Amino acid sequence: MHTILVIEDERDLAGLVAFNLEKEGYRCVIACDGIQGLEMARQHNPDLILLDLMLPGMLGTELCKLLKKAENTSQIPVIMLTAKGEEIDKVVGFEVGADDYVVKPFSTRELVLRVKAVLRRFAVETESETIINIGTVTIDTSRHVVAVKGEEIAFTSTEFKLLHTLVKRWGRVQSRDVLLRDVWGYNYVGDTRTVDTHITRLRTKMGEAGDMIKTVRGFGYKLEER
Amino acid sequence: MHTILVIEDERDLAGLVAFNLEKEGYRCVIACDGIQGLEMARQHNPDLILLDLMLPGMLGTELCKLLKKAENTSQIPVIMLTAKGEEIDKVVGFEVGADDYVVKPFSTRELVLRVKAVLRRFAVETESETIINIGTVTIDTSRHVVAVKGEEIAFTSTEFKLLHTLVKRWGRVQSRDVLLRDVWGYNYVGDTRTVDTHITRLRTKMGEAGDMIKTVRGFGYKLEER
DNA sequence: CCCCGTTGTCATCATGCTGTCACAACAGGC
DNA sequence: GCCTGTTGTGACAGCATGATGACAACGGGG
Repeated sequence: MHTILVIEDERDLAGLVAFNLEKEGYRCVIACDGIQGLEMARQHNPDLILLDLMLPGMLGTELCKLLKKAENTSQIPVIMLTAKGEEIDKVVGFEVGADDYVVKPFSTRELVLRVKAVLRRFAVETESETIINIGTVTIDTSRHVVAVKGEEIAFTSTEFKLLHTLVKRWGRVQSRDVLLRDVWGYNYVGDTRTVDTHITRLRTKMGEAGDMIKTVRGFGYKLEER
Repeated sequence: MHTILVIEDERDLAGLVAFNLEKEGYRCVIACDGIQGLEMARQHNPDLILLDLMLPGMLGTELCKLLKKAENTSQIPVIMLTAKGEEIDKVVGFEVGADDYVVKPFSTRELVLRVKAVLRRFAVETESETIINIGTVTIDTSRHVVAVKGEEIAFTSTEFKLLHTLVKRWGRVQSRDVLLRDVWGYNYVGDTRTVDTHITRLRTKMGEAGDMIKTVRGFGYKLEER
């Protein structure tokens, strides 16, 4: 049973949404403004958040950024409810960090399908634990911490995302294009060689465990257990 | 080799898109209006369709619905090209049925990445197998690893692609021309004898399993189970 | 407003992959 | 057995690719 937090100031709409989601077997919690939303996100630890872009008191985008920044809420997927014409690009992009969006007015059918899709996507990504162990390397996505041989290592956010992507798919080769897309985002325009530099930084910081990152010439990189 | 149908009335844009996709190794077919597009989709059976939302004569959305309804085109993924502000929600939603969209103006990088992502998504659904076993030889494309009798062997990128092509079509003779096209790319200009050299390298590295690669005098090479 | 950590880009260097060639080996037809 | 066209193979030079360090732009925090 998944819990969904609905942050939406129009009570009628919030109620309608909750009603339909509950009909599909989800548990729903409703918050009517940003502050309350943030609090409930922390308290209830929902599996997904439906967030209205226009909220009294706090912009939905700001709230989303906050959620994605805070340690204990950052891994919760967020679906934005936007009115037509609002800057959708930014919302789903890296700037705000929402995982999907639905444009108002939406059919309940569409909303439910989106919710299912996002939950499925996240189930795959977070399958197994939030702590992954490959050889001497341990990565804890929820605490945002990496350790090699028990020794904690400080990574920057880009480095962490890159390493996380490699760890999630360890053994499998990831091309530079794939890494750019999954770490830097779809809209990233720039040199694919940027990946090289960051791989170097990872290797350096990881010390002797650095050679677990293998270069596959002509294809990309992969992480291998030793 | 994937074939992509580009349905776009602005010939300049269509040409540019095709140019960039072909640079990435895709084959492109261009249609300049809806009717032609529908016909070419049926004829060429492309692996993916890039469809402009605004077309003279027939709306892109209508065309997309038609494609998704017809039996022999319904399984072809469609990426919509939309101008900002057009109703993206409907397009990718369930009403129209497109599989993804790109907002104009787009960078070629983004387009190519979207195309790759969609094709990969569809490929996963259709083939699934990344590990192939022929006799004592195992090839794992996702991990980019080849093993003979359980022993891992390091192959260079060209060698790997060549072996993969042979393994994929084991038992069937592949002419040098076909191998050149599928491994080196269809626009490769050079000596067909290059293939010979690489076959030799494969045989050497594979050890006693090397004689699974048979020379078919006057035709080409094939891989045989022993 | 300044400082410092982060990040993308670039130039340079090292590496080893790759295509070509020359010649040897070979198969098959006569 | 000889001849011819085809294939095998080792050597090698050129070059594509990746590693790396320097650096400037940027941005957040104090």
